[in-house]
Amino acid sequence: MTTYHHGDLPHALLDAAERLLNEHGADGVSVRKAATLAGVSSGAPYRHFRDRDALMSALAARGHRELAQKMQARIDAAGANPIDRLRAQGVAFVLYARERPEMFRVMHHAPWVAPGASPQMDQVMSELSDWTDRLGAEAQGAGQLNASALQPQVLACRALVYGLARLYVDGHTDQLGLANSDPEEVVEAVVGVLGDGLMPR
Amino acid sequence: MTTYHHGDLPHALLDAAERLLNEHGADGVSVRKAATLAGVSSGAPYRHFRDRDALMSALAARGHRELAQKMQARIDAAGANPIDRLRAQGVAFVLYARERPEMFRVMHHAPWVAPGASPQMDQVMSELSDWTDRLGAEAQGAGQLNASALQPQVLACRALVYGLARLYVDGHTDQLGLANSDPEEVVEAVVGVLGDGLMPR
DNA sequence: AGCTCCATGTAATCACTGCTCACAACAAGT
DNA sequence: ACTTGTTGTGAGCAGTGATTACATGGAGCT
Repeated sequence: MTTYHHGDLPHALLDAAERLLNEHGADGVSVRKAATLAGVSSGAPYRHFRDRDALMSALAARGHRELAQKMQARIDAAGANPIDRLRAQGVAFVLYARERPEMFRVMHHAPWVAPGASPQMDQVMSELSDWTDRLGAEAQGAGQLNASALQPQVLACRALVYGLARLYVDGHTDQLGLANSDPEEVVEAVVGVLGDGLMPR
Repeated sequence: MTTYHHGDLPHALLDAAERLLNEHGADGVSVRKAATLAGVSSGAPYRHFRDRDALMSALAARGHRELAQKMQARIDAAGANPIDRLRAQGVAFVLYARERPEMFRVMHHAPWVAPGASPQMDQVMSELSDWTDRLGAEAQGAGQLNASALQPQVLACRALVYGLARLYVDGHTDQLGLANSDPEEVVEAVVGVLGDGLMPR
């Protein structure tokens, strides 16, 4: 009694694609398999997604929403101190990379994140842009950061957190000896290094 | 007058693959195209590479050798100060990522770097392991780093440099406003933040 | 109601890919 | 000269992204 028309095929396709992603990696996500999983013929997805890249891009948009929610939750639980809140965001970011490495990769693969890759991605990116602006203003307004030459410091924060996340995602954990350590502690320690500096004072 | 047997097909295939990589990205590297470029039939590559992953892995091994050479050159030019030498290594790393983003991606894609992915990769990784050990001992022996709790500091260095490189490779340069800035200066500034710490002293 | 319109799904099809296999060509050792 | 083992060939299989002509049926108009 399944209707000829599906009802919400885009949503179903994204569900299928996400499942394939988690089970077989990004290369394991094919338009055909997603269509089959959604119970639909091989050509149907192209009514809703221009090509495979657009599907992957919409999937990445989903991931970015999920990540933003998790970061927001952890920020809210971190109290009022802006530094604590920033650190909480970093921890949430790295933890997400560890929990969902395949999704993380998709979320940062240029062709799927670039403006215009998919309407979903464009919308999410505009949402997130507002969100980060708000967070940035909050941290800067608190005046706990060295105001002079803020640029390199912001960049260093981003690079450190992003780099740690990618070290996990790209499988550099073994050679760094952090395979079995608690990621939360690792992030805290590493961010602490950023705060205090590398050299003895 | 071309002989039936090629002479050094593995080398020719890697040349072709590298060219395809730089021109069309990792997804544009196909065994067939590489074979065609090398002037050989579609099945020939499989005499030398178990599958496409093995070819990509050998390509990644090439990249790692090239990167190590560039880093060594820049380290040598940096003088005797261990901190300067470490910073030079970081700069070279990020510069390489900017110059050859596609190769950089291949070089850090887990399935192509994992032990056993290809004999070439295994050999390069053992070479590099010795190399980094030597560098590490040199820096530590100089005693310019805070010896207590060295682990998080080493990790922070790696994460910062790797993260900065990937920010470039993954196309995050626009939203960070470092599209037009000189990467060398950026790296120096960011690494400086790591040295001095985030908070005013 | 009956009708048309058109977004949505179908099935066939094309070009391309990774990979395998039976076979051919050659180089080297006996 | 004969054999042996490595290397390259060409056909072919299954799976992929993508397009096309066609089928379906829901929404809205008269």
